[in-house]
Amino acid sequence: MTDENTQPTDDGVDVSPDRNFDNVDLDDVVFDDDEDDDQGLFDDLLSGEPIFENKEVLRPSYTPHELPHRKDQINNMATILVAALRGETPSNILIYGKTGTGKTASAKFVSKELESTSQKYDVPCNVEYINCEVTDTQYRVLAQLANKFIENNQEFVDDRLEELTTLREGASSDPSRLADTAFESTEAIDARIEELEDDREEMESVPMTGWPTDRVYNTFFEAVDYEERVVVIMLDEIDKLVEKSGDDTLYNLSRMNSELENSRVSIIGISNDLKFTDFLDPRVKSSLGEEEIVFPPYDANQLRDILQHRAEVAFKADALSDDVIPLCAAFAAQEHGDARRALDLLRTAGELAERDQAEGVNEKHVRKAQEKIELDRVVEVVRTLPTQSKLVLFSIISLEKNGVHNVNTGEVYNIYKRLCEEIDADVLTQRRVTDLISELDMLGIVNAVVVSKGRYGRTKEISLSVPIDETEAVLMSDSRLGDIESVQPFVQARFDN
DNA sequence: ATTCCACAGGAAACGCTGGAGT
DNA sequence: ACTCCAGCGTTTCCTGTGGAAT
Repeated sequence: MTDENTQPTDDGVDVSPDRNFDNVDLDDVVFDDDEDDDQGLFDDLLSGEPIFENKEVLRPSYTPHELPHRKDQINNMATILVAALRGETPSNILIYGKTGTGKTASAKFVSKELESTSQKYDVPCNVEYINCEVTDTQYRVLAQLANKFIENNQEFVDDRLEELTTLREGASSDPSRLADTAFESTEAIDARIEELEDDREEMESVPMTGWPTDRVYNTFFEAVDYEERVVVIMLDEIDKLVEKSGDDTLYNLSRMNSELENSRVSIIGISNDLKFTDFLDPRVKSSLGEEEIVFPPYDANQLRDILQHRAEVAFKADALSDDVIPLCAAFAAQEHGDARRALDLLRTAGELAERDQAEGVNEKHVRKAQEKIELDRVVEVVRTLPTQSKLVLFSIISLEKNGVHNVNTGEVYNIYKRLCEEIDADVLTQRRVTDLISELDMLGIVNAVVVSKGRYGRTKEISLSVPIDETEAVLMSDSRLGDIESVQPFVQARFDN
């Protein structure tokens, strides 16, 4: 155990008057067969008053029961989908909205309601959700759908078989029971059972790879058409699917209705990109976009409501000081009204407060959380940069570290060239490096402005807009950049010229 | 007013990869 | 197994340009 762990014992003394019995109990258990003065690794963290009541509700994966400020959109969807409960085909729906505007949450909410209502009234209706960012090819989408329905049908058949078997047993001892069934004889039941068993056997699930696409399509088609029902297919991030594998999938799905005999399908597409339909075949476009619902970004007030709702469940009473929620809302509203971001901010602020063993979350924690999230983002972006971009960025950092501010393209390129030779990487042309710098600019890692220096030409003035040491650390952790000895000689050379 | 620096950034073409069609 | 094609990162070649210096 390090000093850091034993040191907070006086902290423990400070806190102890507030401790409730739960904590005391817990401590006793933990220390049961341990020396009393040695604080365990988790004890400090457990000993403080917990701030969270239920952290899960702040995670993006959580679907709330109530979506404030989305009543219109939800009602709209419900009005369209209610057709499914009448056994009719609902219009296809396209949902637009930027990230964190509640599209997915609303759609999932509606579909859950739809499914439960359909069970209540015994109307066969299924909703299948597919995230196209994960399932991003036609094959995978169809395979996933096919397997879902095959599974579904197997259950359906199993149920029927069970019913029939009991009926068969009953009928063999007492034939009069057949009177009010569809069967005239035990033989008829046997025939039906056999038929179903054959069906059951044919329901072979689709492998994740290997089949021709049309075979997968046919399997899916038959699986859907096996029983009478309305099927709603929800395609989240549908723009990703179109981007990666074209509109064939959507075309196939949207024309299915004309060939299905027993069932009906309806598609709900969810998209971040408002103009992704531009790339679609006009036929697909018109059939898919029968109904369009737009989710506008939340404003600061709406975000505040949302946070308030969730905070009540997520945090212990009085764990938040008054300015926390408005501040989170304000920060997130600046970022295009992204509710996910707002919740993230609130959760991170809570976690930071917890780590500090503070009694509650205050404004300071929110600001720290904002910084942390931003840093995490930068670290992630920098870490996943291509090697060449990393080299360019590294050149900029080296210059900046040596006190050169507002670097220009030529200087960066010189350092970059030497770096490439050092680690034996391909040297790109200056033209290309110019573009890489512009990309870094767009990612918000550097700030590049074109300025004219009169006689001394026209160039980009580049300055770093992220914390220098952290960024450098991330770059150095790259296996290829790791073995750069020192940048000093390169930068020094610049002054010699 | 003219010159001229040190690039910006457009256009086209090239080489490579990986998927679709045959 | 084969070709064909599209998309991407890149190179080559190029024209354009704001303003200090002349």
